[in-house]
Amino acid sequence: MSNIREVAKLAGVSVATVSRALSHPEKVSQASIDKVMKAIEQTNYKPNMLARNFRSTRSYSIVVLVPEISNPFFALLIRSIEIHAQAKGYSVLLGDTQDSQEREKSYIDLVETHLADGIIQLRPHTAEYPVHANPQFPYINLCGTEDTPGKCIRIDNVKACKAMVNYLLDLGHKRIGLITGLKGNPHTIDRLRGYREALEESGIKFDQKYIAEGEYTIWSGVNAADQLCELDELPTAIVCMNDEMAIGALQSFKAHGLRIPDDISVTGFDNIDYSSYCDPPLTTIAQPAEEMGKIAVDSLIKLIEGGALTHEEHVLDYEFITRKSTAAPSNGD
Amino acid sequence: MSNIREVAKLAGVSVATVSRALSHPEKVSQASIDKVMKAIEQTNYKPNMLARNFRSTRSYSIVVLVPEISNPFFALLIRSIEIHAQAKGYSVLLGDTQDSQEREKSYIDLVETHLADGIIQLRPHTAEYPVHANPQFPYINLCGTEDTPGKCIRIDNVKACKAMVNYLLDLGHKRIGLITGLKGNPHTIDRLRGYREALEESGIKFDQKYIAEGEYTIWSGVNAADQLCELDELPTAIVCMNDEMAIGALQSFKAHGLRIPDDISVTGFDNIDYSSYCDPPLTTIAQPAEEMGKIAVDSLIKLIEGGALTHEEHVLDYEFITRKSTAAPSNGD
DNA sequence: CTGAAAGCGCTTACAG
DNA sequence: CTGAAAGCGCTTACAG
Repeated sequence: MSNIREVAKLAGVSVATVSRALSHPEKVSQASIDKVMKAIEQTNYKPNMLARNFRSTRSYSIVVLVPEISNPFFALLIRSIEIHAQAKGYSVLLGDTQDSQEREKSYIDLVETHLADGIIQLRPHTAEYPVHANPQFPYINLCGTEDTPGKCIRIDNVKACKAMVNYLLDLGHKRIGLITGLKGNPHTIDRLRGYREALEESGIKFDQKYIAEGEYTIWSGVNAADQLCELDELPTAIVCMNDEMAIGALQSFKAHGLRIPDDISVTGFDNIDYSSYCDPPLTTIAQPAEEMGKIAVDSLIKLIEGGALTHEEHVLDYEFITRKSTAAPSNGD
Repeated sequence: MSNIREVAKLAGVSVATVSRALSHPEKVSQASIDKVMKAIEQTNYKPNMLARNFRSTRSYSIVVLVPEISNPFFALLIRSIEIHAQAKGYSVLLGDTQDSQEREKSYIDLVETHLADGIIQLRPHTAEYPVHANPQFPYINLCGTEDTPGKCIRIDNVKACKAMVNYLLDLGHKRIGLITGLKGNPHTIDRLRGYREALEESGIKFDQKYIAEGEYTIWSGVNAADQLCELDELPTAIVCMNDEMAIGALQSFKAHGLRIPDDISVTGFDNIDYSSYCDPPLTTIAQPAEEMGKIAVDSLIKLIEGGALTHEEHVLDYEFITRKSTAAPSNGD
């Protein structure tokens, strides 16, 4: 493998000129650039980026911390992050934490040992942010909540879930059930608040028996819906805190002989690909994943490069998507 | 930020001893190790891995090239790769190629510029393997075919698809349709071969009109199934080359008023999470994603570290999963 | 087991 | 615009 010295020798210039021709061509004469490029071609030179990064104490890579890469909504975010990071010359290190504090820690270490320049965390996180003890630490939170410390890019989950419940109330539903994610999860907290606020504002009493807890997976949606099916009087609509649980709920209700939306309306959250192909397709809330990923990358790079962020928090618009899983309650309700 | 020299000074040893205490403790006395560890704690020293990697000309990271991270089967593979890579001290750089030759090239560059030590490519690939011009290049192909050059880890797709068709033949089906992936894709080629061989061996003539082309996405499965629905005489069973297309096909057939499996049986491939929750759940083929990821990582690291692989090719067992989307054809067929 | 020293391949003030 | 030179923070033969 040839190095910068060989290129310099062949081109008849100094190594400094070769280095500058590659990294700061505006500081070099065209004649030198030509000589250098020719020599690079002849020697088939590839710069050793490990050396360059070491020298400039920058790894040009960022860590994406994700609790579970198989989650389709997270996959959308990751894709967006990867595209925009690459466009800006950064690589993406995948950090699938599997909800393990220890694994998370090992990825934070990557930044502290200079192997990564910063972190984007996808999961809304209530646990301590070891990361955040140091406000200088380049860290962006995607999908957090109002209370997430540090820079956070998200939609207004309270408002979105409230809009969903209001939509069902407007259709005429009175008994609206809720399948939540795990209690500690900030998405759960925000969306639950939206649910309660909507009911409250239309004078319907919050009833704990209409709430079932899941954990944002399909099978947990099945379980939660099974549980609701044991009520003496079923809700006429069920709001699910994500599409996966809604899909599980569809499955459960159908197994119990219920027709959707005739007997019971079901709603999701996230608008994953599959939500428009299940039976029936889901009424849901779409988060602007592509835009969220882009803003996260731009913000993180700004932090890394020492710039101050103009906005501490980005709250983006969501989109309300109506499909066939919802309808007015049938007569008698 | 403290560096190795400060630690050495505080510990009263040379920098060489500090370096060895961290990287090769077996070469250092316990007394020295203790002094070094104490000094590290006092100075809150974090080694600069960028320097270490540069010095040892190894990045300890590998690239995972994937055509589309949103594909749930690929997500399973990536998760497995990430877990096993991390366990061996390697980071995973995500390379979502979006089917762009140019993006792919830029990830191969990462290896040539020392920012990554090797590549695992998830996509079975027929295009030229620029990577593979050099047999020294640490490269592993996951999910390839018999013809994939280089080290390849996969199941026997011909055999698996043949088994699926034979299963339907055994149920009594005679007109078996096929929804394929894109023509060039090696999975498509292998699975098509399995389909043809099974028909041939039971004396059924291959009929092009029962074949519809998709591209491994849900919507393409909908389209392909819509197309098959225009036949004068429908097949009694449809084999789909992956679960997503099968899910799309379910949707289409139901929209056409067909009952599954009563009117038409549908089968998938891959056993993605959703395949057991759709309506009806899919009969499908499970690939051992966890094991495939592990072998890919182990093999790649062996290549990186200069070892020779004991097997050029790993062909793993698949699992045949029977669910409710298949049944014997109804009377009259 | 330990230390002094060379050097990995670049970048970047500095002086011209 | 260019070159000589110092140096980034480590690792690793080498000699003891």
